[in-house]
Amino acid sequence: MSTTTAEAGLTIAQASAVTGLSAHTLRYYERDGLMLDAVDRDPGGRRRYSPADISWTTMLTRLRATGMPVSEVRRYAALVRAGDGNEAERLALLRAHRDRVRTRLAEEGEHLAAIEAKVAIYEGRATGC
Amino acid sequence: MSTTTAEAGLTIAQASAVTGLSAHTLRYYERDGLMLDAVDRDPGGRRRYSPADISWTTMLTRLRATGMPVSEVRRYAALVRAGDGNEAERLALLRAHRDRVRTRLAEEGEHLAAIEAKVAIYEGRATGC
DNA sequence: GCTTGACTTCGAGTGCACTCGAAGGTGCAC
DNA sequence: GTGCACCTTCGAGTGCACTCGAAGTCAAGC
Repeated sequence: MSTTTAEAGLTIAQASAVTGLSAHTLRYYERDGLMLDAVDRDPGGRRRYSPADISWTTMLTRLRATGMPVSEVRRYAALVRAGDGNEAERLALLRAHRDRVRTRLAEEGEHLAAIEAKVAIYEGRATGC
Repeated sequence: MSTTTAEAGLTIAQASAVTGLSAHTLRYYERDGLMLDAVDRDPGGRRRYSPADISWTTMLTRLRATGMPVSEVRRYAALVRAGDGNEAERLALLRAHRDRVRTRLAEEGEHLAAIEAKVAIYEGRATGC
């Protein structure tokens, strides 16, 4: 855990702490093509996460946390990796996901309201439905 | 599909249509103790879903759709089945679930906002972060 | 009375996303 | 120079929630 020399990037343990993903999961994501590129290695072959890696991982986590399947994240990563020229495709992918998330959150909000009503009943402050 | 006689309850196909759950899933839920009681059967041994079954299934669906594990729904169903005297326990269970859902929806809302910002960038209307 | 189609039970199979274990390498602390 | 924590790869295992297939039953229609 030396923070000597001029910052060569985070170890997998540090990246794990920052992203909230387990080291196993970070390796799994890289292996499965979810990272933009292979993460840099130090002279000993160990992963060093650059700020760019971390910020991509943050976005990746947001996509996963909102229910985007790993396979679709992989597709999105491939588009970004391919570079300029496919922005329309990326946009379409993100818009479709956004719409799905919006819909689901709205539905879950309704379910939550029904559950809160149930809680209110059990609390004795039945609000006449 | 006879709607003759004075309504003996819905067939599994009708219950499936109403609840949005597959017939397979409805049977699975019953088998796994997620229903309050075994669903009534007609003289031929086929399931007949009563209004009470349907309304419980609706609640069950809300709990599942908001991420409550099957095992916890089973526990909740067991409490309701046991009858009066455990309202405090039911309330605690529902409150805990409600809190988890609220937290998750808030987080997902943040993720959604970040995704929307990304979409905005791709749409060319970059809003300065 | 025979076909048709939806139903029954049971147990096994599937898909997803991790999660873990084994076997071995590396480098700092003492 | 040896112990130790932490890393590496690889492939296999896990947990969850369905989902399906097989083999058989039943009621209605022709």
